[in-house]
Amino acid sequence: MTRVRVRFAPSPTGPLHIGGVRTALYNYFFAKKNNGTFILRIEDTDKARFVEGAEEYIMESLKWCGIIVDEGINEGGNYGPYRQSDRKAIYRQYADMLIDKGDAYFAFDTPEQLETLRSESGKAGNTFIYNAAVREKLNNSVSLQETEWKEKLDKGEPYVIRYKMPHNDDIHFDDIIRGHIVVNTGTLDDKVLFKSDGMPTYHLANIVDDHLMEISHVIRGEEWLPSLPLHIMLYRSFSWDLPLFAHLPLLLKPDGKGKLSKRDGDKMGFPVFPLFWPYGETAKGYREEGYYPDAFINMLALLGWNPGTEQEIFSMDELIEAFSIERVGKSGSRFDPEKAKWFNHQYLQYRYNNQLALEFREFLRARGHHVDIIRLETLIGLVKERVSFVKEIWEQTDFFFKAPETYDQEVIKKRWKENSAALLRELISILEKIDDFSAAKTEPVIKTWIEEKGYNTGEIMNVFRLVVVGASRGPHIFDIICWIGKEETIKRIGKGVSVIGK
RNA sequence: GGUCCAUUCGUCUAGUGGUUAGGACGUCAGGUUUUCAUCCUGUUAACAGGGGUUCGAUUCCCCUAUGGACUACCA
Repeated sequence: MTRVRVRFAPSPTGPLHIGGVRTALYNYFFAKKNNGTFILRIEDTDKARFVEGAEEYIMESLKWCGIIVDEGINEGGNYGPYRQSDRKAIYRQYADMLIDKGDAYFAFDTPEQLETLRSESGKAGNTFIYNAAVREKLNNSVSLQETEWKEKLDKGEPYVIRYKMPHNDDIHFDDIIRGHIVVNTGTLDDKVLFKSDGMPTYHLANIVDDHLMEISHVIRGEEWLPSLPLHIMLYRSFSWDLPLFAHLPLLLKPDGKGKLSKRDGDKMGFPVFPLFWPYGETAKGYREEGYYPDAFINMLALLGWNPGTEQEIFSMDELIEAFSIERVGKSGSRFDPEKAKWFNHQYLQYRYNNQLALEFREFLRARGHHVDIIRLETLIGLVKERVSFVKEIWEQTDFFFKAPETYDQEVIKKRWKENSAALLRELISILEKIDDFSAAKTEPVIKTWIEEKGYNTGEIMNVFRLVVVGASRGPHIFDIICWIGKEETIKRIGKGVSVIGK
């Protein structure tokens, strides 16, 4: 087998969609699995759609995901430059080669003329196709006399270079995921290869670069499948060896129809991009929402691919080891934000408490709380399993940091009895006598007291929790009072009695 | 409209010419937790439809339906 060289070739037209991240991921898995090279090539041949910051966003996204680029703009390599706008000088000669060979031609039709043609065909119920059937009637170097079109060229009249698609050829080709496909060239059009602004289109630049960069496998999104016949024709015209192709199915909306879009995320409250996008119309990112990169890529990797086993949690190395492109599914995968959360929950459970304490301390700092790291570690241990994100720890522990200001009315109605205030006052006097406030100490003392007095456990424990927490939630009550301490506990009981007891 | 592609529980999917069609997320129920959540156990639920081929099709073929992509001097 030849050397495996794959590329991820995004366009810097905005933030990188998670579908794009998945394409990058599969390319990366494939490269690493086969001791190959992963190349990042920026396809910025369309000046009009270029967006400032997008290129950096792409690189930062890959980095966050743990995808290591072997060759690229920052990494260098022997096949550069890796940005197509920096390769501008390369493409023209290949377009000329095609013209010399008779496989491409100059076309002088203006965009306005083509637009008119298209709308006229549309009105007649047809679709205008620039191909062998109409080529000779249009304004190009096929229909015009040589002296005529050369004169236009000399005068500097704007032109594009189009591929001369044969009018009736069956093109057979294979896709690793789709299998064998046959397309007749009669249904294809004379695609523009070289634009009037001096830049190549995707089709030309892509084929030339893949060849020059010795790409062995083209792994890209399904949206490229329809243009694969053209690409095959191009390889043939150049007499170049074909790489192998694999077209990945798309990511679909969680509900309804169609492919996943930013709107779905906005509507349903989940991110569609790996990182926060700060320019123009801003977009949420998985990183900022609190997802761990390894959970994120694990989730993404299993959307449209699976190893055939029942294992679901994979490290990057395990994914690389298990990956095979043949096991990528044929149909689009609907994105499920719930499952994404589940993955993060799993990864958070695997994390060490001291690590989580560090992460949570950053969160608290931003809110003005400064807590000892050891105490935080204890706190994490109490609530870890109930959360999926570090930021959720706060929702589970706010009452550790501040006494309740309100008390859940439902709980009061259900649990607060005539004698509750008296019982809690008695509880205060018991607690005051305990110096060691560990749960191991307070719990038996209080339980013994309840037992000896013949009280109802539920009646006491529920209101105890109510005055300490303010609601019917949270970890073991004795763990809570241990953490907040004797003084604070007694204070809260006293306050609760006076507020609720009226 | 045309071209190409796809179709197993609500979702991600495994799987085979003869299986009780398996797992995960979700849902629901029970248990644990004297709270809530977690957790555990169980439940739920699928081969798009119609024709073939075959002793037998979810599996192979055809048609239909549905969905998707593409149909630019965008990628």
